[in-house]
Amino acid sequence: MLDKTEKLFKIFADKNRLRIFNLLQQRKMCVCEIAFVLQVTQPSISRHLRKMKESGLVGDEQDGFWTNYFLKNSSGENNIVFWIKSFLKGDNVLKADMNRLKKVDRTKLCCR
Amino acid sequence: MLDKTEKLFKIFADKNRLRIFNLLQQRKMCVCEIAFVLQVTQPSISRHLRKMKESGLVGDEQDGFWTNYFLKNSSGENNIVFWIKSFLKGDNVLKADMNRLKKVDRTKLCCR
DNA sequence: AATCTATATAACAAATTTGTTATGTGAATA
DNA sequence: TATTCACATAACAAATTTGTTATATAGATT
Repeated sequence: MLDKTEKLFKIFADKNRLRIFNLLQQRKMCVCEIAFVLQVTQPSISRHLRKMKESGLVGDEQDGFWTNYFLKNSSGENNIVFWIKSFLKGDNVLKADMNRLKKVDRTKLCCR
Repeated sequence: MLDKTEKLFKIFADKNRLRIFNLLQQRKMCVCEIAFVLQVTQPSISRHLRKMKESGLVGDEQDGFWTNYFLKNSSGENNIVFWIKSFLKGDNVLKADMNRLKKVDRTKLCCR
């Protein structure tokens, strides 16, 4: 439990992962959409997502060209997820992310 | 809030700080007691405690030779503190710490 | 005042983490 | 089947973190 708790906290102990966590609460997203919103390179997002997946926080599914990532309704960690949501409420960086999220069109991103 | 959340999670994203957090729920403790229980050097414990103090999680007070560290009843983070307690419940490392805690006598530790 | 003693801090090495660029891979399309 | 596209992974540098040993400091004690 000590190891598990440490790992779980490490997942959330990173600004960009918190931002990803925040985005995925709105809807499923593919890697390039997240990279666009966060203004970070795609490989960086990929690695964050892999960590989040390994920890059981997110899942992924194929969707044609894209891989959708989504939040999993984990059982034990539900409480903390709820807590984080309330704690992050009102943050300006996250607000800006949400605005950029609205403008995202995955068919027009990436290698185009 | 994003920065603050990241920092708070970093505090708990370390095994030894989780162990210290667990110990301080029992009672105030001085540095050398904690170092003894965790079997880690005193400077290492000192730095962990400084971080925990900077984050507002613990406070300290002078007590003769010793400096007592204690958990502060922080306002906003109360919920997460409660959550962590329940999540760590039953861990074996922490149990062993508790046993060692019982045997600690600060007047017989350190430079003797 | 001189000396202890618990703790803080400095200095350093090892390990971990994060971002980047470059490149591989596998599914979808033409 | 050849190509394209989103994503994964490798390789690397920079930054951060953690533990250690050595040393400084400040409050007690003599």
